[in-house]
Amino acid sequence: MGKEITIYDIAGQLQISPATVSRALNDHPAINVKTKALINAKAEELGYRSNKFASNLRKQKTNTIGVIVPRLNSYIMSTVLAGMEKIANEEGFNLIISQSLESQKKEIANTKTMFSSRVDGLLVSVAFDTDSFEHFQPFIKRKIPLIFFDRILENSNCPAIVIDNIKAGYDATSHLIKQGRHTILHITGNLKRNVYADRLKGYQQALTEYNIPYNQDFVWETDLSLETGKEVAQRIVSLKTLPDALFIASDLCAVSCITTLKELNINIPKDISVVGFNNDPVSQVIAPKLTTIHYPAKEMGEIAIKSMINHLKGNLDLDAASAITLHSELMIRESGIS
Amino acid sequence: MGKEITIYDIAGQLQISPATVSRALNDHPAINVKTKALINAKAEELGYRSNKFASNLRKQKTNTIGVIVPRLNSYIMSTVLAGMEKIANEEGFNLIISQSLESQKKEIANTKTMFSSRVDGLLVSVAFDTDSFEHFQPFIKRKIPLIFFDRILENSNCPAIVIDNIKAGYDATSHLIKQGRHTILHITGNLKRNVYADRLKGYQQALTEYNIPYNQDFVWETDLSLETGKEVAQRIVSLKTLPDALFIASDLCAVSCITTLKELNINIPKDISVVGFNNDPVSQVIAPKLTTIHYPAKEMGEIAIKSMINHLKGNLDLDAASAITLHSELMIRESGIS
DNA sequence: TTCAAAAATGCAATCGGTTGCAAAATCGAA
DNA sequence: TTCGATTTTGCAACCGATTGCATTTTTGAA
Repeated sequence: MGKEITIYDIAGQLQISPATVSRALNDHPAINVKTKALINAKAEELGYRSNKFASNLRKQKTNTIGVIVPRLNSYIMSTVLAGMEKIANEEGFNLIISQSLESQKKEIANTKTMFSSRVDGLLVSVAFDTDSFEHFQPFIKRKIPLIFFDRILENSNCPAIVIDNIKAGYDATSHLIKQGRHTILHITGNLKRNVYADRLKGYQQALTEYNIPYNQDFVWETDLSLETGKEVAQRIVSLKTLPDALFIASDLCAVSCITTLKELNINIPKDISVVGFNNDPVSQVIAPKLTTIHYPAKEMGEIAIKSMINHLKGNLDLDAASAITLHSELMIRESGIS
Repeated sequence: MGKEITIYDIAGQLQISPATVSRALNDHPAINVKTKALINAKAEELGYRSNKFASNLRKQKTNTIGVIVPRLNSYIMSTVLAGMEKIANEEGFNLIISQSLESQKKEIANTKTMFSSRVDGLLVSVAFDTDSFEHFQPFIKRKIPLIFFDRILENSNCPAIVIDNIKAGYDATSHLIKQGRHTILHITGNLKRNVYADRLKGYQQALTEYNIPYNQDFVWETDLSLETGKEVAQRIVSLKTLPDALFIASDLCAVSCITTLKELNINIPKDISVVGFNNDPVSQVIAPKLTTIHYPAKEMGEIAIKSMINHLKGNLDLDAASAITLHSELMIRESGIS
């Protein structure tokens, strides 16, 4: 009943040296093809499985990539992770995934764990409140590749994979303006984070371009949760004058807001047009269907992990690919049309 | 610049043996308190981090738990995983997550990877088409704990964490019946899988209880996707006589179906009542709000991983907890009320 | 047949902790 | 002060694969 087979067992039975067995199993060119066949057959027969710890210990590599995300269970993040896992799996890498739950403190703890787990590389999308780069320094010092995606740390001088948030914000806003809307409320997340700051920039750019004055009171910084969507709706109807459009930086929040507004007898999009963000499946099943920005989440995951793996394999210098910006796209549906 | 510190470095500087250092760092009782303090201080000073491979190699443990799920990016699964990650993280375990993408073939490959990665334990929710236990045998043989959750392999004789799918199916169906509905269409997934087979059983039980004849044509086996929701709606309106209720085993599919039905001028819930499954956030933002079964996904993740960890720590015998059934709950909202 | 070049294989050290057992140091009672 | 009991510490052998270098075997041209 199952004591492990090692290369020594194979070597012993075949009367050859463990070194040859090791090389054969790794398809080393200096080993005779017949010998390789023999060894592989015997390994198969004995049910050999390589001991990764011995191998890692010797090679000082883990074949494991760490991923830290704010949360696992959002449509965007789980889709990004799905993309990452698919490629990593195909390329023979393992993924260790952990979530910061939007807390810098937990992010720091996770970073330490990743570090002492000796991941070969680390992919990070930072928490809402992360404002320090300190906890990533050990990776820099040991030259362990570090790539940010989606929510990045801009002053970090690390490679980053992002979408064109400014353009996305611009597209969303100018679409609303073209529909004849002028008082556009922008509901967004923590403006410390690039994703929200940039969307705001795009929003401002569009206003400027169409000579609409920017009003700071029209930008609401929230946590973009479902509950927030409800509260926003209630707060909107209590305003002296209703806005005629909303640009909300998350579909789920937007949808929750729309639902509540409808309950409060506001007609969407007639009274208030809405544009969301992410192209969450929910955007297609709500009435009216939500105009939104398509977020290429799967592609982002794939590209991020590919960059990492290419770098680890020495195929690609990370600095050369220092900032990859993916294209997002406005999906025009009913909610944004007057 | 960064060559690794080992216990030998610490031992050298302190003029003591590496064995003592190792024991001190692991808080071994035989080591003098003062010595421990000395060693810990020095370790801190030098920026020592333990080499897990050396440790794993010697201890034959990895502190890593493998998880295989059909897909990462569904509401239920990402929530289950979020629960697992949280606990694992707190307990100092790493999670290696991979997805089978509903293919037994990929599931087998992932199982092999997990096996050769030498995970300490494996948590699995099987793919749509998995019909063999073969690929899990290596785990059984080596006595590596294996726990199934949600989608389980019933003849496997392995511990399993599930919800009471039969009761859930019963609750959903009898609720519809109590609303005066009699021709209840059941849209479900692959009936090979316990989750769908059991919900069907519950559906049948409810019919029987209320003396409604069971009609096999009223059970549609699908992939429960968004597209399927649309198709189902179209197929329904083309029926000679409309059903007066739907019990759909996934909220996302249900919501997509409702949306399409509404476009086809069917009134929900007046013409057709609908009950979904999962209590996906989307169920609260659609109009009408979806009556559904709350799925305790986070709890399931937490309990599954806790069982595993307890077992690994020797606190709990797995067989003793051989089948944990979590309670699900009918969430009555608008769509199921006539 | 001979011998240098090329191909294939083996030796032995190494990666960094862990742990059974032996040895040393300390303690305490007589 | 002495000596057995108790605490602490050290020795050295692992865990299993990898790899630089040396050695052996094979190949093929002279």
